[in-house]
Amino acid sequence: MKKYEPQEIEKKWQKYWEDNKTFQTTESGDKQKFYILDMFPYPSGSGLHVGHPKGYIATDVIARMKMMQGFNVLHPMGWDAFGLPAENYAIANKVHPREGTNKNIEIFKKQLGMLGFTYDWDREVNTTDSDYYKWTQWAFIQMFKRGLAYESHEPINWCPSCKTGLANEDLEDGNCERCGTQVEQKPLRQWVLGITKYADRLLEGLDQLPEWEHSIKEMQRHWIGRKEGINIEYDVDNLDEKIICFTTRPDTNFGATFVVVAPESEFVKNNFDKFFDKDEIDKYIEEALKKSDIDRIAEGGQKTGVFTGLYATNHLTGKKMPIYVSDFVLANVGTGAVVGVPGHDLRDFEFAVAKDLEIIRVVIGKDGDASPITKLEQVQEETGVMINSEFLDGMDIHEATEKIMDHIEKNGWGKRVVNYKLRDWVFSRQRYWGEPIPLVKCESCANKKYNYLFVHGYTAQSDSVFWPNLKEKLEGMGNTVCSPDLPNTEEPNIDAQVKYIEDNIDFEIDENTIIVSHSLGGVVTYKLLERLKTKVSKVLLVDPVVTPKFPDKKRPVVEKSCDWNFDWEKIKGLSDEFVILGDMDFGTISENDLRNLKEHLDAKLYLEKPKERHFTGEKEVGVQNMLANTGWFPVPEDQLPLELPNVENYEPSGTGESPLANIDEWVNTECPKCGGPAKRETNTMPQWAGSCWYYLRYEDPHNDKALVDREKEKYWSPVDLYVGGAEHATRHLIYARFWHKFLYDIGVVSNDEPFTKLQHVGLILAEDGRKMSKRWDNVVNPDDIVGEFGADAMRVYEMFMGPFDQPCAWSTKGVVGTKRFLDKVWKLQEKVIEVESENNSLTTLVHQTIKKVGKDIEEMKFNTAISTLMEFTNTLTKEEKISKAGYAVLIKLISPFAPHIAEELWNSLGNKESISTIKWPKYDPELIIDDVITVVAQVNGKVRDEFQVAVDISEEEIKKLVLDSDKVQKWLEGKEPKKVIYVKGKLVSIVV
RNA sequence: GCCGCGGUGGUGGAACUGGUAGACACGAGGGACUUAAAAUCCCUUGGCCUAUGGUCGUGCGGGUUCAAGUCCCGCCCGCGGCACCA
Repeated sequence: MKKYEPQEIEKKWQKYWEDNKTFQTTESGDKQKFYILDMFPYPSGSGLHVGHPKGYIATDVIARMKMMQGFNVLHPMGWDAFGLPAENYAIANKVHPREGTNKNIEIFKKQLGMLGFTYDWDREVNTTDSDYYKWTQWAFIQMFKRGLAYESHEPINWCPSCKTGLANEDLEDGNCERCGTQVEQKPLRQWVLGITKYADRLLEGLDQLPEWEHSIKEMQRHWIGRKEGINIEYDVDNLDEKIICFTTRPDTNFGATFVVVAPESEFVKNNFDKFFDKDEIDKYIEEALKKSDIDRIAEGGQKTGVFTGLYATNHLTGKKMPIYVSDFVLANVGTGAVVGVPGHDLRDFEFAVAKDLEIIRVVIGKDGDASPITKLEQVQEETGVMINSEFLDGMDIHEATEKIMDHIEKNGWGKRVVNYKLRDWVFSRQRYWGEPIPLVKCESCANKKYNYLFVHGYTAQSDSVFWPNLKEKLEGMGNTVCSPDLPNTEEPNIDAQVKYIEDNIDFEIDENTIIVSHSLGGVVTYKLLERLKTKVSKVLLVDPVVTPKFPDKKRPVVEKSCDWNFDWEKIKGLSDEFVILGDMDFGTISENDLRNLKEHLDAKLYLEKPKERHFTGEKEVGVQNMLANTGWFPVPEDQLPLELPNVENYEPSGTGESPLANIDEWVNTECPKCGGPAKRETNTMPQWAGSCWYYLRYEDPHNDKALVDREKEKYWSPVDLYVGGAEHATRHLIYARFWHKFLYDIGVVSNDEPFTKLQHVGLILAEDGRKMSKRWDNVVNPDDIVGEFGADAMRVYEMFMGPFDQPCAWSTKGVVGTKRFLDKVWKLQEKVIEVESENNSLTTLVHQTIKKVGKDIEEMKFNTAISTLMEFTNTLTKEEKISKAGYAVLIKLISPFAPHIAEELWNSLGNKESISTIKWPKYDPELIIDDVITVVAQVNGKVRDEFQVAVDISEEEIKKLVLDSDKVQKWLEGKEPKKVIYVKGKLVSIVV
């Protein structure tokens, strides 16, 4: 027998798999699919350490088992390669970030290759390839078109060292997550993604994910931070403006004694001249704004603030509540103003003590005093005055809260609202190495005013349900809006309605006109256009009627409203831009009608889920967004990808402009709308952009017509198992779910959630218990481990070291142990003889092992799967001779963990095919039952004897056996047993 | 402060829906082979005691049960997340 030389056989089999394309994946109808995904790495300059591959090994083990079980497995790998380190390296060394990135990818790929993974490298993706980011840009444009990507000038987190704006998710304790520098609040022009519009769906979706880890779902719930409460409006003495305070505890409002506003709040800005001591307040605000959030928190409970001289009135008690400015109130939380209830809130209490304000505890709840108990309760009792809360007395908190909210709303003092901790996603970075944001700004288009003609639908009236909010908005921006009240809405006559419009419109319909029509107004619009001579600028058809065939079979009179013959060719010529916005539930207008109309008019069709069915809500965001005229236009889709240009200097400017702003010939371009001069957006996307949808690209990596082919997407999605670090719980995993839901809404993907099962991998720590890091000089390089013990030993060790999801310290000694195990397995080949069946006891063990190993891998309990294999191996080692069949089972079961040695041993047994193509062994449920079992005898709960008995022994027999035993008799001490309990196949418990 | 997870030998860790606590492995000790070492193989390995037996023992204190690492109540400690969030 040859010696086990892992380095030799591992290279051999890796080459075999590559040459034979063993792991190439294709869509195949006859097998069930299984999509197993790793979080793709950022290819850093320092290469892999021994901790990185743990998750990849786990997915590879499962992938290999699933392949053998007959699944069509997709197990891909790629590179999340945009980001700061490559850019910083580029700045320091004056090379293109592309060069460093490619070099790092090469190193990573080589290191991963050493470990024998089943990746199909034909499906490799790289977020920095323009073929890839073309679709990142495309998805962004779809969001932009639906108003989900918008421009903002709000103050955001700014890292002075990285010189870029950051999202809330990019902070760690108020510091830049990348470099640790304390962030500042800085007003900056930026692009923001409206993730908060998806907050509720992101929250509710978690309930549909039973196979996600509890802890990660909890983290996401907290991050989204949904809070139901009420905005209470208080009158302020000598002021026209009301002050609005958000609270989740209006039930304590009888105890409200003051109001506090944030220094940077709108209220302060608007009413500063009415304040009492302006100098002092001005000084306080200046000081407060200088402090970072960290400074504020560091001061802890030390409350400071200044009185504005103004008073608000508590509706419930008539009490005059002084209004203060204090930095413990944050402008971007709630309404930026807080009503102080010092009897029931610790912060309010501290403020009241600091400013010597009145403290009242109210009577609610079962004990008449159920509000939060604080450390300062004692003090409160001493200083506080108890009052009752009238109609709330005796109710529990929940009931009282509902009652008081009803009361406040009924009196018009406020409105229920939902607030989220989640903020919209700050999506622009003032850096070079990222996807260019594919937008163009045209100043002359931005300044253009239009004449809007609104054409409402069946039974509607222009001044009732027909988007009054939109009319106001457009007029506010300097446009003209004409919204004629069409006659005979109950029994409409389209021709008469067209005539009515022509007679009553107060402007000429020409190239400055935008027609917006809803429902049956669409039909009126087609007829109106048929009669026109000049083109209009744009026609927006919102869930328009096309034929009188309604999926809900309502509106019979509509059929008689016109002849339903349209000259589509003519109509099409009367505007260069037709846009259809459809309700994707197709409750009123059928999908067929909408798609036909799109064809007739060569229109753009957008499908959405509106707030109310058929877009009948007062504020239809989708409609509003389609009409917003900001002068920003997306780069036309046929011009994508918008490639990242080369620059001389990658250095961020620090002014809020990216290095791209210096390339005049790139920045200056043509307006896609009017053809005039325009400028490109120069910000780039954050590193997290590319990872929001990469798992879809693996399904169809080379498609240049679509982000992903619909059929391939339907075949592979959703991801069955997703494995990666828990640090992505509130960033990548929220972002990706958000993008996925959006892509679902626009019909790109077929499921609402991307990942069916999510499992986080526990970190591998260094031998000293700290994180592996260059800084501590405790990094273990996989190349060394593979060189000394082989990839198989390392794979087995990482799966054996402990529960998969738990952090665990590395131990090179432990690898010695798994190498010994593989040596034993290797040596067993000497004992193999050509017989078909085992002796009885071994057969049972074989089947038990098959069952246990398969189940454990399925449940990701790799450590116990391996210990089971070790026990099996140890038993075989003690045998004189072992059967070929039994040994084959061992090799098959080991092959997911140690694929190289398995291939080699499989091959030396005389097999020609790769073991990965062989069927996973099946166990026989009849054969896993032992003939002989051990039954334990307990006296008063203590084990006193044990018996080897036949498995089918009857209860009477075993009880007799136990009671007759000398040892048991000794412990009974002659007493009569009170009770004898038999647990089948386990024990007999005697109570004396 | 709030939320979540965890605490078992010298170490990493096993233990199904309550049923023999410590599987498997590392380390340690002893032995075999060897001139010697490495490698390999065998034995021992939770504590204590009067040792073929007994007794204690799964962070601490109570409880439920014939029986608790596992369930309940009250604490302590560690890790992770969130945090002047109204």
